[in-house]
Formats: sequence, structure tokens, C-alpha cells
Amino acid sequence: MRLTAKSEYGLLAMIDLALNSGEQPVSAREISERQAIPAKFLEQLMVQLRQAGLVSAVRGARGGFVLDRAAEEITVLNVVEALEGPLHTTVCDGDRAETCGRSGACAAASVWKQATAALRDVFTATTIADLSRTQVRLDDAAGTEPAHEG
Amino acid sequence: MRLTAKSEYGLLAMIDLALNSGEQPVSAREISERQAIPAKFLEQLMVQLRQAGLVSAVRGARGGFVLDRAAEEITVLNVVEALEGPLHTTVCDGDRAETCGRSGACAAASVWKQATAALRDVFTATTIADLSRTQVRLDDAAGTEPAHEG
DNA sequence: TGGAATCCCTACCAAACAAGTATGGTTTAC
DNA sequence: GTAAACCATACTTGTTTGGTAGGGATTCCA
Repeated sequence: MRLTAKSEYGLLAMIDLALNSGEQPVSAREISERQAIPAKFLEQLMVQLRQAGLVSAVRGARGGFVLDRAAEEITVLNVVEALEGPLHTTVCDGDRAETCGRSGACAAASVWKQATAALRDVFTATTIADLSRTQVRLDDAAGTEPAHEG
Repeated sequence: MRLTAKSEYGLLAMIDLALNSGEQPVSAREISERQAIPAKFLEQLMVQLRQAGLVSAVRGARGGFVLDRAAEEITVLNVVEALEGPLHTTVCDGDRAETCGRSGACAAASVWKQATAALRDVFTATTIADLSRTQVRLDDAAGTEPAHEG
């Protein structure tokens, strides 16, 4: 239940990959420059995305990353959980659940559960493909420097 | 977009007040003992709840707190925002919104907006009265030490 | 009148976390 | 064999979390 810059950067990176990786992989440096993400920080995120099975890495010169499945098959939830860990309630959880005495039988807990479920719904309903299309549309409308080149 | 122990404690305190304050106000110490919340920490939260206009304080001996309006009229969002501040997006916000270049025209931002809206919906749909009824039902079903006495 | 209970206020603190930075190793194309 | 890239680990700096400490100010009650 905690969203940080990691999730934002992660989404931007995944959108960038969806839009720019064709035959060739896209290097972390390219993404970092295009999306204005600190290079070394992005490197760490790419490792997590790889470990989560969302991207594949190509090592060595001319290496980089490619999406490991179709952008339609990667949800925002996949990216967020890869970077922030499983989306759980944060509150009324773990230790507290026992120390408060009413293990599970707590009215407050139901609200947190609903909140988590609502977030999960939103994050599951949107894919990287959706966001890529949205981004292209926004870039074209603005006529500014696009995040995609080809 | 960040939920901490404050919100949990705050909800428990509000439910406790709804269930236990009749003619007499309920002291922070009573709440702290019944709900297993550190006493001095709860005191701070009660100040915030008072400043947000959710509870009224009665000072001096035999003093305490009472809800400032009907439990039906106090939403979870009221309590959460009183304790955590306004419910905004955390990510793609503030500085970042400018530095990333695409001021507003960012596909990722739309997801965070939807997420915040979804949370707001959940928190607005539930009142302290709802939670109090739920808590009574849970306590009765469990047959354990209840959080209400009258 | 004087405790004692209670809210009120400010300050302080340790641990965890966020968001990077630094350094170097390993793999691969050219 | 060198440069480009990923990979791994450790460190840093500032903020937040979840409290604690210590003393006020107010009010009931004996």
C-alpha cells in the first residue's frame, strides 16, 4: 500500500521498452536519458524487473533489455509488485494483527482490505500496451519531444 | 497514498468513541487500554482529530473526548486525511511533474490518478457508524472481550 | 483549597526507508 | 583488446515512522 518513485520509474521504463525495442534491445542508458531517470538507480530497477520475469537482459556491448512477453500481457500490477513487493495492507498486519487481541475480527481491517482490493483492480485493469498507446497519443497531441522514435 | 499506523489507531479510536461515549466523554487512557494503542502516541492523534473537527475534547478531571458529529456523518476518509494529510498521488507529483518534461502529458500519471480515486471512493463509502456496527457484530460472534460496554 | 485526573504542547529519539551514488566486476560486440 | 553494456554490493544522506519524555493548563471532587 505504498507507492514510491520506483513504481513511477518502472512504468516509464516499461512503456519506453514497449515503444522503442524492436529487433534490438534498449540499453538502460537510453531509457535513463529519454525518461530522465538516474542511470544507476534505473539499473537496479531493471534487475528487479528481470527477476520478476517482465524483461529479458542481453549482456555485453549493444546489449540492453526487451519485454519478456507482449505488452498486452503485462499489467501495471506486475510492474508495481515487482518493484515494491506484494501489494498488501501495511496496516493492521503482521505483529499488530495479534497484539490488538481481535485477530481478524476487526472492523478496521475490512476497510484496508477493500482499499487494497480497489488498488489491485485499478492496477490489473491497465496494461503496458494501454499506457504505450496513451503515451503516443499524448506525445502527438503535444507535438513535443516524443518518448518514441520509430 | 501512504497508509500508516496512525490511520489504523485513528479508526480504532473513533470506533471506540462511537461505541462507548454516551453522556460522559471517554478519556484517551481508556481508549488506549481498550484498543492497545500507546497512550502518549494516541494523545497526539486525538489532537489531530480534534483539529480536524472530528472530535471535541473535554478538559480536566473526568474529561475526555466525544464525537463532534454523528458517526453516520464521519467517513473513513475524514479520519485518514485528518491523520495522514490530503490523499494525493505521492508519485509523479510535485518536482517530478516538471523535471520529467512531459508536464501532465504522462501516461503513467493517469494510473496514479485512478488509483487515488479508487482509494477515495472506498474511504468515502464507509462511515464510523458502519464500522461500529461491524465491530459489534464481530464481537458478538466471537464472544470475546468486547470493545464496547454499554 | 488542594490533589488528582485529564487534556495540551514541545521536544527528543532510534530505527527504518527512500532515493540515490560509488566502485568495481563480468560479459560480449566489434 | 577495448569499449559498451549488464551485474552485484556497499555506502550515503535526508526524511518518515512510531514512538517516549517532561512538563504545562484545566477542571472535577473531596
